[in-house]
Amino acid sequence: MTSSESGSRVLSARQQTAAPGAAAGNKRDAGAGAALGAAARLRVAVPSVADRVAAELRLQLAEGLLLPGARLTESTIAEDLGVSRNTVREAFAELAAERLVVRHPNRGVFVASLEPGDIHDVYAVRRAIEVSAIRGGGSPERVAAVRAAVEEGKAAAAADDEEGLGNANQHFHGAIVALAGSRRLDTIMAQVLAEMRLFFHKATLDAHFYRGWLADNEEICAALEAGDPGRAGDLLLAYLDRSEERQSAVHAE
Amino acid sequence: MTSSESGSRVLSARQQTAAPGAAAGNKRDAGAGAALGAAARLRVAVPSVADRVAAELRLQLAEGLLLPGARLTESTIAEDLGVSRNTVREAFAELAAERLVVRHPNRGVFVASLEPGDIHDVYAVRRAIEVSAIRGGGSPERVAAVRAAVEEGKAAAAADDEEGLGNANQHFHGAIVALAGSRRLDTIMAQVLAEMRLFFHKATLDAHFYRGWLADNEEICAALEAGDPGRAGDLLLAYLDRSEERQSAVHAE
DNA sequence: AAGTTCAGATTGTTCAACGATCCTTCAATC
DNA sequence: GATTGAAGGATCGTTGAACAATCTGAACTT
Repeated sequence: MTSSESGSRVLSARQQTAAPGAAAGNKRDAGAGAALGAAARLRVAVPSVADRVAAELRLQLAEGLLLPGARLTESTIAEDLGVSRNTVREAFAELAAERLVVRHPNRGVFVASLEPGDIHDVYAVRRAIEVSAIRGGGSPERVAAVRAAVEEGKAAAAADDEEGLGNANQHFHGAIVALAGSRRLDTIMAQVLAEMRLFFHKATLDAHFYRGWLADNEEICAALEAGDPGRAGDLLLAYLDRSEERQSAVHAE
Repeated sequence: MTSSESGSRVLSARQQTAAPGAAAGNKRDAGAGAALGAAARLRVAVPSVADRVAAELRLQLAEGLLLPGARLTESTIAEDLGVSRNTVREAFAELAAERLVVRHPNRGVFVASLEPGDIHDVYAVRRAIEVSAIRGGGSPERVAAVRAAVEEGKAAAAADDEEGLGNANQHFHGAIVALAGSRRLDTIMAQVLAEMRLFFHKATLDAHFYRGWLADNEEICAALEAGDPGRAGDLLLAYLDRSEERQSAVHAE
């Protein structure tokens, strides 16, 4: 079946950016070492097929359609998505670099599954990055982004939207890292959050714990707004310690 | 190109940099559908061809044979190394995930080159990770590893070995991050160090600056051994600030 | 000299194939 | 009956070739 019409047309739209008049007169990069702007690269960023495959798999991983330990067969995914095996393979390389899947030579790729030390490991990264970012303070608009995430969480709580609560919490911590204004820290944090989303997807925590998050976030944000990043950092550190303990307990059962 | 002789034996058994992940004693995979043997992970893994290609390129990048901005043509490398284009492509994906090369759609891959904000960005990551790790103290044997790196630097200084000095300094900072005992932090640090090695390879700093490093490292290590990680963290932070300033100045010219 | 067209080169993607490796099944042996 | 060992099948790793899409550079026109 050469996928005349495959049931799941996941890769549908070919997003062709026409880029009308915006083609700026870029200069020649004149050999090696020229700072050919990545800015220009960001404008015409057309995601390759492999990138779209990776994005699709990432989505399925985040939504819990693919559980940890599940096997991903190259040929199956290639057929399902209507792309070639080589392309799927490239997407796998991308996901493996993000630790979302692991490759077993000659056996295949599997959705990453949590090992005993991983919880502490992930929290070690979060402690390092988040606390460092929050202690540096941040511009008013970035603090405002943190505030926005807090309010998003409150709204989700009022609406009893459990998924919205989880998202809001991730936005909150993402906004904290964004305080530092570092692209690299942002991507590291995004990867860690993706890992956590994968691992703890169905680790349904009770509502009581969610309320705890909300109060913590509010207090941290308040300290930040009050111009006391040191205190905000201490609060955040305490929160992360508690959160790790909680997750360890939930996962140890 | 730099390869004068184009023998297909280029892929020799070089140093393999893969982190095998020595986590043992895992119990059962909670809720996973497929049985995922941990024993398979402990098996001696022969690096794939793509991994060897990536390792070879990484080596050439670290040694400065490939300068930032240089273009890497798929077909050329495939021929030089005696592998197929697809394999080279997979190696590129690996290196791109490590930020050592950048892909320009339909134009090719280029050795990553430093942009204005990148220096601050890299140092933001280092500040977060290194300071967090050193503030947590560390087991005696890990502190001993830091000490060993300090002594390695002294020995290189005594021998006027400039390259050895640089290596020792990287070992020193790597050992500091290793204090935290986190696999993820270690790999992040390794990537950052690889980036710096790439960017600042020919930024030959004068001997005076090297001496400054040595004194700093000694002082930081001493504070650590004296059981005062807080002070060690402050010293390290000050050092990183100075180092960033220095690198910015060198690169701004 | 400036703008347009066109051919060449390189990438992106697909396809088909082969050997290598692993898992499973099943028979043979002790 | 349990362990060993040999097919059998499935999947991966890698290759080589092919084609379309895109970019580059130079010739050509105005």
